[in-house]
Amino acid sequence: MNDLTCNCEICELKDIFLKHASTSDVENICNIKVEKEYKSGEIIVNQGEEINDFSYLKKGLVKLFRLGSTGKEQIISIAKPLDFVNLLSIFSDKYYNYSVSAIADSIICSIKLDEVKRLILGNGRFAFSIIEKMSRTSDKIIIDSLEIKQRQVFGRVAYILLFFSNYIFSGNLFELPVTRKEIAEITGMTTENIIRTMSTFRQDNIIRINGKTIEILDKARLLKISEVS
Amino acid sequence: MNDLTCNCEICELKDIFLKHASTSDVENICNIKVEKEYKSGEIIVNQGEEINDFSYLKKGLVKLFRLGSTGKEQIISIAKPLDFVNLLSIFSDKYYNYSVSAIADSIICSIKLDEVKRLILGNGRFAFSIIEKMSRTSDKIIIDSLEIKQRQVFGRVAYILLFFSNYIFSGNLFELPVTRKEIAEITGMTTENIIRTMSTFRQDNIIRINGKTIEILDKARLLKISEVS
DNA sequence: CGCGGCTTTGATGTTCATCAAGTAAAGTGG
DNA sequence: CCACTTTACTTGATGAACATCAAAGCCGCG
Repeated sequence: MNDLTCNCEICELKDIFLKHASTSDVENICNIKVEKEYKSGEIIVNQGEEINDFSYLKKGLVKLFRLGSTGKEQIISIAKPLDFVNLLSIFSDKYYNYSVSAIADSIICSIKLDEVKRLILGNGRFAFSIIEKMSRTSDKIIIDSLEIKQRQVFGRVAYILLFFSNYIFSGNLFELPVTRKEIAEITGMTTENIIRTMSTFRQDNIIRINGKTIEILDKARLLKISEVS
Repeated sequence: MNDLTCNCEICELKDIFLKHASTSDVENICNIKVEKEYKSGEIIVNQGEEINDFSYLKKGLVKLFRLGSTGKEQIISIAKPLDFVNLLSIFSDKYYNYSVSAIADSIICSIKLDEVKRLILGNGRFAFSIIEKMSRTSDKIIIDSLEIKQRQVFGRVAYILLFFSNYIFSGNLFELPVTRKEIAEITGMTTENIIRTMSTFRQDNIIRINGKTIEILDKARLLKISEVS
């Protein structure tokens, strides 16, 4: 993990995060923000740690995951650039009830939570843009979770492959940023069943598999499977 | 569904919802708010409808549920008094992607969303209290959903019974406000398996069942079951 | 170059959904 | 208010879906 320096004026996060901040606020934030680089695999946040920062993902991919009360590890969501990295709890809890780790080399921009709170209190337009963003983030997590829950193994794997293809990579050929075990932790299945299901898709010429490289050959059929099973 | 009149000054919602509103704002809101009474079973919001209101549950119980893309009906959450009834989507979506219905006689206080937005824009402290509340709500939904997902049937039923006992009713003797079928829709199981599991709990003297009346006899054991299976 | 984690396939057993069939309860209309 | 209809509840039998166990090849990393 390395610290970086950057200029907020030319940062693409500014358009989202600071759209409604005043010029002086932007300048102030630029001075106090901390930008860090994480290698794939590095832990960014540990479940149980105190929440002090508000963090955006500038580059890379991260996974949010947690150790449930029965001892199983579950992946809550995969975040891509311009998503905010800590979930909602930052404004209601004192400690993280999930962990975050990089699943690709990533850059994260953090601002002290107190500063963000100060901004919210003093600037309604800024507050509203945070609400909108939070709203979209948690909505997506809830809906995705429900959609996965109502499917069986074939439908679940199809749904996840479409998620990576459509939401994360916007393309039919991509490198899976997660292991088969991690897909199992997203979908609530076993690793073996993920592999078996993907093998079936390959045999049916729906996808091509080469290690972590996946190519979706028949998206229509994958969509159909995701809808009926 | 009946319209009611009430005085915001003495309303318990005021402490949460209007804690940081100015006196003139409170007066203004009191004039434009609409309070409605719903009988158990009545639909409050229909999936697909346009989102126009911000609503709090003043009295009763409601369920949030949705028709997933595979055609299965799923219950997202059960809300109790002082919870807010619409989810976060109200600030990011134009249409509801879930329905809400009363599962007990309920009173709901609604304010035009535009008015709430106006308040947020003009009052950072109010905005922050909304963020806190939203944060808690969606966090609870996400965590509950994950906790249920990682359990097997026995653990799921135990978890739900504890949810009603601890979170909704704060007591060991209560009337289930939902059918067995609805418990199935919360937990992602079949109705038959809910009944079978509850029957087993009864045979093991963990709970007493009389129709919809449930008494938890051995909470320690129920908790244990919820943690290990 | 060898160790540990990831991937893969097969065989087996458990868990759970489905189907069926009957009872009880709750609403509905005359 | 009672016959009627519908919905909720319950139990058992069966089969399908899925997890678990086992074993082996692969790959990356120290």
